[in-house]
Amino acid sequence: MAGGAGDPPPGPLDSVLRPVRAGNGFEEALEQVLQLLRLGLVPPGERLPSERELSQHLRISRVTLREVLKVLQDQNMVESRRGRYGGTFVLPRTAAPDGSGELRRRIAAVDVEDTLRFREVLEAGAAGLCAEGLTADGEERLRGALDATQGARLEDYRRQDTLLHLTLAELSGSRTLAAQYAAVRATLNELLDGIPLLVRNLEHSQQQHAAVVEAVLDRDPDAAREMTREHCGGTAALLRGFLA
Amino acid sequence: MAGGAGDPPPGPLDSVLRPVRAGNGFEEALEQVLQLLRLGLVPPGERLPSERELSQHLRISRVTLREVLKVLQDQNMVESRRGRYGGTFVLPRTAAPDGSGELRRRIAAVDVEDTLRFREVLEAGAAGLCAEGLTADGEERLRGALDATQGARLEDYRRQDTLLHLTLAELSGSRTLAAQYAAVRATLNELLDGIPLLVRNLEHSQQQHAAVVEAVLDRDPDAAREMTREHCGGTAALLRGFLA
DNA sequence: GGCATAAGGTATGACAGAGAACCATTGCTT
DNA sequence: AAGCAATGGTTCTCTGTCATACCTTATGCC
Repeated sequence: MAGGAGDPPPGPLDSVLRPVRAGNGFEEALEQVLQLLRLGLVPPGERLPSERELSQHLRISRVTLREVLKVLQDQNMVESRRGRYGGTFVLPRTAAPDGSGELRRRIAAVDVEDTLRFREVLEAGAAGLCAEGLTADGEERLRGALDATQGARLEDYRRQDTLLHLTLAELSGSRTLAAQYAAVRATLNELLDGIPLLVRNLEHSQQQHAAVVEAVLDRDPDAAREMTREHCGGTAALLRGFLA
Repeated sequence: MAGGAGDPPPGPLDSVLRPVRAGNGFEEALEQVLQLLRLGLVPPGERLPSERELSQHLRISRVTLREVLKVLQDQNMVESRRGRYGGTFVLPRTAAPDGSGELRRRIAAVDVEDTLRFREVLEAGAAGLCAEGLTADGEERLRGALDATQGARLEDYRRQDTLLHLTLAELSGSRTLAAQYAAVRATLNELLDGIPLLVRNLEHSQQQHAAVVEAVLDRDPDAAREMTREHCGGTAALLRGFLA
């Protein structure tokens, strides 16, 4: 009878036995460069790191990286200029980026519920950790990021918002957490691009941002987590409403 | 003046620009199969999925997978038997697995603080999510997993403990969360293997397990998160003490 | 004007890994 | 006893990726 565990447990195994490399290998690189753009870490008009730098960071050959950039050029998302002080520059978002349908299909494949839940967990956890052990340097960065969102114009709001949350994730003291948050946030931004940006929600968001940062600065982990969960809940409700 | 953002922000970029493929590619596969063993998803004496199945799940060629298994055979961690009803079988842990030093060096490379923090965040988040939306089926699985830890003998405790937590992660409703937890838990188990298993801690652990499960079954997310954080804190303190 | 420099653009050879086919061994079934 | 089926063991070829070197273009500096 083999202890009643004859058949391999179907559930838990799948958590581990996920594909080692999601796709062509070059697709993974594409994913990461797309994150760079979606997170707004390199804003429109700015230059990406040089091909040689990028390929080193991503640990792929320059040839493969160029394949990736080629795709983005074809999508009119970046532009390459030669010569000294040239480089690969981020173009402003075109009105209809769903032209090719290539990136459109990706969204459909996203498990929205998974994304929203995972995001809330990471974000609340990060806020809690920040509130527990924030350095003086961290305080300053946090305040700076919050101020930037307060002063942001409408078209730059998403970007500043992202940067604020990314800052919190980094200050959590867990590199893994920060990296995972970056990934999930990129997905989230992609989803958010599909729904309107309402000024009312934006103002509400801003109040919540202030409350979260205040709780962190007060070194109150419970409040920080609670505020963050509320904040995430708002976004989640909005998205569920529009995508349902 | 370029908006004062002339130099690429050094912090946030690193969250995204991490290497696309960590190592030889076959190393990633080795990592995952090791997870299978460290998590106790396939207990000693049991059979791993066949080479053909495993390679498909991991999306690597069978040849590469066999390289991985070869390493594990050399480490006396698994044993292969040919013929029908043959396969690759997990061997009981040998007393001194640190003989080669190969796996020993990996531990030194682990960022313990990162692991502990990330673990707490995921675990508390998972417990909270479970408490919010648990199905009848989930209740049953959870109770089953808890019972298994209660009745476990000392040498099987780590395994049952892992399975309980893994069950919670899966019931969170976020596949990504479950996968990430599996990864971090494998690292944690590796660390835990380096310190003694104290009966006193074990009993304490059991009480906390019961409390967490009770909170989840009561649909009390706050209590579930709080209990879980306490539970994780205990392990963390223990590890920090022994490894400091 | 000419040169140095930093960036993108191109070409080539070596190798790791994928995929498929086939062999060898074992135990159950007939 | 014979055959079948499922598994590990082996070998082959072919594609994708890497590493490297070199070419081309644009800008600043002398």
